[in-house]
Amino acid sequence: MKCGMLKGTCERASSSMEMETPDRTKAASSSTPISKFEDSPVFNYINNLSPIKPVKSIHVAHTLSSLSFASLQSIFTSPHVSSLKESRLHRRHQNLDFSKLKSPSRDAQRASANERAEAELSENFGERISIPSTTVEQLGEDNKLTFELSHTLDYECGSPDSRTNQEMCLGRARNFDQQVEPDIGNTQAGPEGEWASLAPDTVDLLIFSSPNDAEAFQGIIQRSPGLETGLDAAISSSLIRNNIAELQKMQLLFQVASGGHPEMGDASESIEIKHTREDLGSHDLETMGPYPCDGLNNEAELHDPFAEMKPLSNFQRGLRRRCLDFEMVGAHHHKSLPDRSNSSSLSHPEGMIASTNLMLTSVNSKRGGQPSMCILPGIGLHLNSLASAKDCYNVINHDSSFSETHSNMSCQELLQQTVISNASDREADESGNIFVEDNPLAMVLLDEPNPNPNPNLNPNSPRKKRRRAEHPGDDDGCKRCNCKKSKCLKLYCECFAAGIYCMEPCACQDCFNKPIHEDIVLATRKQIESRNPLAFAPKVIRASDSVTENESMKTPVSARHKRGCNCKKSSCLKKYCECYQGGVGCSINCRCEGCRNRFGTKDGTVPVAEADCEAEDEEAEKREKAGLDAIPLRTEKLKTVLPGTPSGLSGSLLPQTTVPPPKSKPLRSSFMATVGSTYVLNSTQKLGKAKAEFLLPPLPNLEKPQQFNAENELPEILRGSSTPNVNIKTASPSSKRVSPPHGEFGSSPSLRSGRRLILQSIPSFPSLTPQH
DNA sequence: GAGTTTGAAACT
DNA sequence: CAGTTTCAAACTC
Repeated sequence: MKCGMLKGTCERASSSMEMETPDRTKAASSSTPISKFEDSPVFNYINNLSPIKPVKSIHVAHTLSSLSFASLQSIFTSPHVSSLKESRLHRRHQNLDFSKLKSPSRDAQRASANERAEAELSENFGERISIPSTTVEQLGEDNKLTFELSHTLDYECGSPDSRTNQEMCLGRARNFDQQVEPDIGNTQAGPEGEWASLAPDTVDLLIFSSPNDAEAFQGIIQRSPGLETGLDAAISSSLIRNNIAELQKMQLLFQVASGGHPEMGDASESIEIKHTREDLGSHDLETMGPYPCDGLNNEAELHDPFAEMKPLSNFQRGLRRRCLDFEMVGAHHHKSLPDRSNSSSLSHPEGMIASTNLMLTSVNSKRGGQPSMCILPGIGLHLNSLASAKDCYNVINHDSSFSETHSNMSCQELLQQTVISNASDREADESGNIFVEDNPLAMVLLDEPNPNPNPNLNPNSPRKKRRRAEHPGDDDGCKRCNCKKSKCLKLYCECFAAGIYCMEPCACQDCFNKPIHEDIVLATRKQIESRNPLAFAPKVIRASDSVTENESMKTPVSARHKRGCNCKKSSCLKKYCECYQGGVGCSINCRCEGCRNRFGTKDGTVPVAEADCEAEDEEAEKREKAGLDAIPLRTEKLKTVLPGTPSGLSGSLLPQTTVPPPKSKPLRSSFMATVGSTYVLNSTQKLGKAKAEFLLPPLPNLEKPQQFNAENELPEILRGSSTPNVNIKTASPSSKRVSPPHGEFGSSPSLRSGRRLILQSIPSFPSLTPQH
């Protein structure tokens, strides 16, 4: 088999093949003497024997030279990037870097061939060869390629031809030429047709080349029939669920692949696919291509197969694009799949990962509690983003029955909200890129099989994006930075502080917070973290983000500003106040003056006049009368929610009950006690150091991720308030604090569950710092 | 949209 | 650690 040939040989073969392909196409299309000659059995035999094909056209020779100088990657780059370039699918591959790598060879081909179909065909053809060779020889080195291959496979999955070809190729990958011949005809028909016909070969090759891939892919391929016929979202969704294992495999592969290429992925793919699915109607078929199989192929590719892959690739790619993959950076060092796959065993110093995994675990309960690796990178989101994300929530709801999905949907909602908030502005920036992908959390969301088959629910659709963007008030959480002097490399920059790259919507100047400056960003971030390990920690801990806006206004108590504000003039009544901005009440950590935070003053009182919720205010007043601060009230609510299922994390950490819980409730044993104590202490405690003590989230450089104790898991408010006891202090900001067991929490099972929920719901801040 | 206010972040 | 400066968001007009 040609795959077995030496790398150099393979390259040459690829080049020659590429060169040859156009000619072959021509030959096939025109009955010239040459073509006749080629068609002769002898010629075919020779072709099969020799990896080096005779160069038939001079202009092709140029291509060869150019190709010969091109890097392996450029040569081996996924064919679909180019082939689909003019198709609807082209948007999937937004990876600029990748395309750049390819561009030289591609351009050369075009320059020489001057015929798009030919060039594409040659690329595709070349890739067939290159794929196996790459896999065989560089297996493990260029995982990226593997991932690309997986995509390629996706394309093929839906094609009826793919199966046929697959069968052909399974036994004999050698017959490129034989398969090429038919392809030539298709090529003339159109790029898509050409691609569709070509794809099968690649699939086969992939299967052979990579055992792992083969496994994962085969399942997908086997499903192709269903895809072909089904083509509806329901099927795709079911497929997704059914192929979780395969997806996981893919994920692993991708993880490895993605490790070294921050920019490699285009997050847009999954989204694009989803869009297609939404739009998938008869009209799509019309545009698919001249060949019926093309249409099917495209659909299948776009929908099911990719949908399956989507969660993985999407998430990963999304991370790359939007999120500062600081974890990834660290992860790059260890490419072993097990490390990444096993969240619990992650050697990553950053506790956030662990916490995130937990959260995701709950979210992805359907996956058997197996935390998805994808989750890890998704952490680069500022908690505030989540909090603010709720602003966008309503929009989402309007769009669809999105909210219809289960109780644990709330978590998804949260994620989506976040995604929306972060991405709403940038939808158009890069052709076809969907903002959702940009958001790590969004990725997480995507990663979770969406039970809701309704494509309309897909928040990723362009339509939805548009809608969201149209909602002016909704993008409170979606705002981008406007930095002018900080280069978006300081915490002044909201984007940078949130661990995300600046995007088009940003009005920043001289921005360095972009993927292209990843190194700088990482270095800067690391520097800042070294100075303050919690610099990138969420500023506000919210017990629940899934509440509606109205509710969110009420919330606060359950959440607290971690470090506390320092307001002097705003009375914590304006967004200048971080606490207020975060929708949380001030805490003892605040050094504010004249605090009138409507969400709760640092004294633990809620200004009645300013409180939005009258009922709440009344309750607060009652509580105050009873000797309890207003905060406990909210805490009670929170508590009521806590016992909920893990899925409830989603939503419902926020007090949704309008009825005040019985005051007799031993809340104190749990949150209440904590909170109350906090406020009580508050008067006397203005701690400077207290900050660190109450910092909630798992610290970035968590040394003992597994040591989650109640406090670690609890929102700062709870923890901080749990007891004035300073024992809560963390050993170091970066490490989780080891706090003495709180009998209150420990004694209550319900509380435990609540703790868990809280922990899960609390995104740990993204630690960009690579492993220390 | 420009200018002011504000408080966090950064610096000394 | 405290004071000062820088910065960008929030706010006002």
